[in-house]
Amino acid sequence: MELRDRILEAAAQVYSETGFRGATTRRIAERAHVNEITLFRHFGSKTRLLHEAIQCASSSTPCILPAQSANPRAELRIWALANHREMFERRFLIRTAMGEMEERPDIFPMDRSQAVCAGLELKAYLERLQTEHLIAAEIDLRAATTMFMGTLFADAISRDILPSMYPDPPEISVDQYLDLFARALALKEPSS
Amino acid sequence: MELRDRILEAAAQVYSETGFRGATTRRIAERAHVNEITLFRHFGSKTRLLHEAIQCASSSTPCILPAQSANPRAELRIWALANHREMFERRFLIRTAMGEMEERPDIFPMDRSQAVCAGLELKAYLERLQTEHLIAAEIDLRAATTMFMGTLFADAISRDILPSMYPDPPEISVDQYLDLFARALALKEPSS
DNA sequence: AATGCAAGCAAGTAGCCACTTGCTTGCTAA
DNA sequence: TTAGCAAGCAAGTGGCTACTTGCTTGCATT
Repeated sequence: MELRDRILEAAAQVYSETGFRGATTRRIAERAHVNEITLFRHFGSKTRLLHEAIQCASSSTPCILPAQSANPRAELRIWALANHREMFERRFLIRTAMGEMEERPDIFPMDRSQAVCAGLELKAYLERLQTEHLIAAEIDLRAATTMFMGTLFADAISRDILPSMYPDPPEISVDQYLDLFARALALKEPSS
Repeated sequence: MELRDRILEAAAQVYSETGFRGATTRRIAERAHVNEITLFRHFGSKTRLLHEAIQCASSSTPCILPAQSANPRAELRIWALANHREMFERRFLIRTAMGEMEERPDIFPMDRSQAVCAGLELKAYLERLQTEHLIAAEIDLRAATTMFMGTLFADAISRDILPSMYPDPPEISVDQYLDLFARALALKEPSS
């Protein structure tokens, strides 16, 4: 089904740009090069179409941190870059959905969002490192996780809006964040 | 002029809740307990009204870090809490305005926003500490500033949406962030 | 060749939108 | 007492909205 996917993609795009109210069926149909009526025949209503489109557009295959950590710093770097990239690519959708969270809390499943799942995974990974004494025992890993995820999240959704605050490309910024993060955690490399 | 301020406040509220398109003149008038026509007589058009309302609602008196730092940790704590509080109280406006940044970039002056100004001030403060050798010389203060502001910002605009990620009250969370931040900077207290 | 289905087109419905006009009410200052 | 002004009220305008109906076109299968 090529047409159905084209509609869903167009709907997600238009929603990301203009929000629920701005995403008129006419605009979506134009973007998908499809007759407006086709939308209703396929999805019944604008609400159902947008729900499905957003669900599709926000689903992703998470980047997984390894269970056995050989090189924490390098592993964290790959993971952080992948997660930053995911969020950055979806920044329009994330910003719009967050702005409409009060009015339409159900349209974007925030509880199982990229950021939350990634945060849980990072925390589990850091806890493993802590039991291996590669991270100082007195560190509060929940706060550390929240801090690092918050840094990545803020970067991903703000860097195109505030270029003066984010002059470096993501690869360099993420490296800098990791430098500071490793210092905060007193992160050691495994001695194996 | 009590009436004018009442209209501006109502407009900012309705905008924060429903965005530009959702902030209809009828809803604003109802919220302000004012006839719809009064809006047009005072502000000419919906666009001009919302512009002025958002400008008013986003203006604030910044909390200033001292030029002479006696107790950096305590000073940073007060400053971070004040800034977090400012952003948290405006979270609805910030989220809505960010979501509409693509469509209406001029409605919210992001360049001179709370977060950006605060970031510049924090950086200047940290640079002073670095020249006094209270912060390790090899630290990249721009990255550190971006990281800390990103943490505060993400906390302020996400904590009501993701309660599972932010179980502690702001006072405790900010303390934890500062613990980690001080470790990352290798922050020393002045010896005097 | 006949059938059925997916999609397009034209037209229309009821409702909300920003904004306007004409007129009335009530307060305040000369 | 009068003049002027700020605000309310009633009604309406043209435009956009989601969504519907009736009909036609074109392609694929039988």
